[in-house]
Amino acid sequence: MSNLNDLTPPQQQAVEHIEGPLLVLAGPGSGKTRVITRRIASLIENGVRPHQILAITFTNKAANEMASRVEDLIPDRRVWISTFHRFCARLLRSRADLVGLQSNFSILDSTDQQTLMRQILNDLDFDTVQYAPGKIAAIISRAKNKLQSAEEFERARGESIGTHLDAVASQVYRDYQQRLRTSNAVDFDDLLLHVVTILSENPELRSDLDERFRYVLVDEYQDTNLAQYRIVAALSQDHPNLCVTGDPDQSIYGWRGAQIDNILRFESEFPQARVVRLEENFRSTASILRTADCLIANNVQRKSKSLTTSNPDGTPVQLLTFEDGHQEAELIARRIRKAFEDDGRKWSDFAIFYRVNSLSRELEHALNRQAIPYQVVAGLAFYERAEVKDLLAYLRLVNNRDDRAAFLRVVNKPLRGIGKTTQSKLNVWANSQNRSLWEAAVNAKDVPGLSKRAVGLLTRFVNLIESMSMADAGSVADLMRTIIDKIDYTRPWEGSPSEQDLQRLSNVNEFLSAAEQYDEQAADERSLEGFLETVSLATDVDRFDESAGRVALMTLHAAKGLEFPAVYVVGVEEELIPHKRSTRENDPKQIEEERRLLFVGMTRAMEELYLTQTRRRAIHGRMLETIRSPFLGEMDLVDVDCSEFEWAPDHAWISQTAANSDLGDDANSAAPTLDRRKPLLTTGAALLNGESHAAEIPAGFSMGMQVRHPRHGLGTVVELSGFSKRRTLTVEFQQDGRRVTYIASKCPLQPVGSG
DNA sequence: TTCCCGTCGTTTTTT
DNA sequence: ACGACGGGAA
Repeated sequence: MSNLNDLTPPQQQAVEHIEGPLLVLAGPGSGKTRVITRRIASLIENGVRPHQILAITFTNKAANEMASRVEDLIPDRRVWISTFHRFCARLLRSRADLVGLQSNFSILDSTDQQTLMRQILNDLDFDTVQYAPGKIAAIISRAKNKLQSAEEFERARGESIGTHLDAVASQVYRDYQQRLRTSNAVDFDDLLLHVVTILSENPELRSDLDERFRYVLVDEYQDTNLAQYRIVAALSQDHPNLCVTGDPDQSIYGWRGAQIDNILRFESEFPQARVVRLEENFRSTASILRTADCLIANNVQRKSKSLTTSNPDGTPVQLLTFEDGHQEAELIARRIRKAFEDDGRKWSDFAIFYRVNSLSRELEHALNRQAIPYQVVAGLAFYERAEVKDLLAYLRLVNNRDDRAAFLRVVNKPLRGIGKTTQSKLNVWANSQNRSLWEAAVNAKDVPGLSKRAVGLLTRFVNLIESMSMADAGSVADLMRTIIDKIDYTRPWEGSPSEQDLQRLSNVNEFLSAAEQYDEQAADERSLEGFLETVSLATDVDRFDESAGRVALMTLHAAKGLEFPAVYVVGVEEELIPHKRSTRENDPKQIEEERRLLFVGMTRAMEELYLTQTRRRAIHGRMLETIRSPFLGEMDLVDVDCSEFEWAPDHAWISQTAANSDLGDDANSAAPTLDRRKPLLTTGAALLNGESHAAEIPAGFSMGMQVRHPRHGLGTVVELSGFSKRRTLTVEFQQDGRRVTYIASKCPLQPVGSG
């Protein structure tokens, strides 16, 4: 029996609980993950078989972390730890037949989804401007989250007033599901929805699974939607050993169908449930915790709890006021640089959170000017890049011929004369026959109106895909190389000096190395299907690298679950926090979610927390006076007015190096702004590093990253070690496969692209 | 088939 | 300010 002395009494209670439902209400920083992993270990020590345990999280990142911590505690036990979607995907693959799918179904990403919506809207002769595919998709997604089928949605709509948009969505919903079915494809919502259907329509299967997963744990339970609730409940009927953990105060996905009620109602749902409250915070200083607690106390819809900590008071939470967004970004960057130089802070100690992604740009510019390395969580997703999507579409088509989105993406790429006219004829035939586009292509000679030439071209395409799938022998990377080869995909860009083409080649290479990585990791279980699943369920947040040694920039939503010594929450202004959209309908629920969002952001901070606001801010290009956020009045904050700051180079708290950078270019300029001219970047940072290409230095390097050397050309980072000045990296060059090791701060290597 | 230009709509997005 | 989409010209 393991020692529980390092846990607080409530933590021990949660860890030692074995049979029956358990609700763990865990405040921020209360050691929740620790409790969950220790409890899993404790279950196993008490004789529960590992495969009877199912732990569900929302993000891959959380799942991976939990898995590795469980592995540390009790090595080599196979506990199923997975995200909701991945769990459902697995389950669905094994019983796809029950909902009319084949086990090799494709998972559509949101881009594919919208493209499909657009096509349907066009086919139904709806204006895609007035009825934006994204909006229709959102309505349908909301319906699915409420477990409404197309028919049920239609019926529910008939009973209420319903907008025009709803009426269109209802029509589209039907066709959309129809096309998904003929494509042998599902969207993210369907993964959950189909599993709910399977569980409710097949009682024996349900009870088998209930029996098999005798101990179910769900993390971040406050973010579950109706479908997820149903799945969890279905697995916990005969063996209600259901443990859910979460914090109603951190529910920030209501707009996506999450039902905060699921956690609020848990006790009435399971009257025999034991409730454990983890209210002691081990993360933040007392000042930070007190301030956040004051804010959240203004919410009505919550389980009140008292957050405590024995951490020192620390510095008070400050409210920094700036003249505008430009000054805000610039001064935050300088403050971070100063803390790095004077207080021994690491870059990775800092995080900057904002409500909307558009605020990141100004911050990025400022960090660049200060030569501060940073990473933006989100931005253009790797898997959204055109080259990656193209190759992915070929892989998907090889895996599932009926995949409509994949077919359309590659049928004429590279150009092979199968244009719009041919495609639309295939489409008409496929829709009328309820067959897939692939089947239409295979039966091209039966499709009315196709020219002899078109039939020939389609046959060639069909043969091409068939020949690709012959090459599918396990290794995904090998298959991908075959595909690239067969279509001469990279030919047009090879040897081209243009930046864009280099970028394209590097995207292809990065994707290839992702496939190689998968091959290696999945070892003998590797399969095309497995790779595609991994890819389509991957997200940007998963790519956040805590060890990258950079300042982190992300939205407040993405910040959940993370912690940083020093945090800036920018743009705490009316219309931003709370966001305009949430105040419009005057719905207190929506305002409360905004308050929770700010609460989540604030409680990420361990030692220092700064909220910032501006007097004027440019929104969509227009400079507007800001209005004070009502949330600011709910907290005790130390006011610091930074708006008088002048850009004089000798200002007291500008660091020497940063000041130099101003002298370089801007000392004489009349306008009190630092512009984005290239020379400034080079000059300022050059002084910092005594080199002429300083703009290249700030960007950190990461494993697998594509870099370019002025003489050796393109290469891949294959090894990293050491920190800051002693950071070294090894690069394998493409042209000759040679490996060279460099000191990160003194090499002429330039990262290719933004990933 | 492709490319260029004008119009429009701009939250958050675990999967 | 900026990007995405759709229509029209080449």
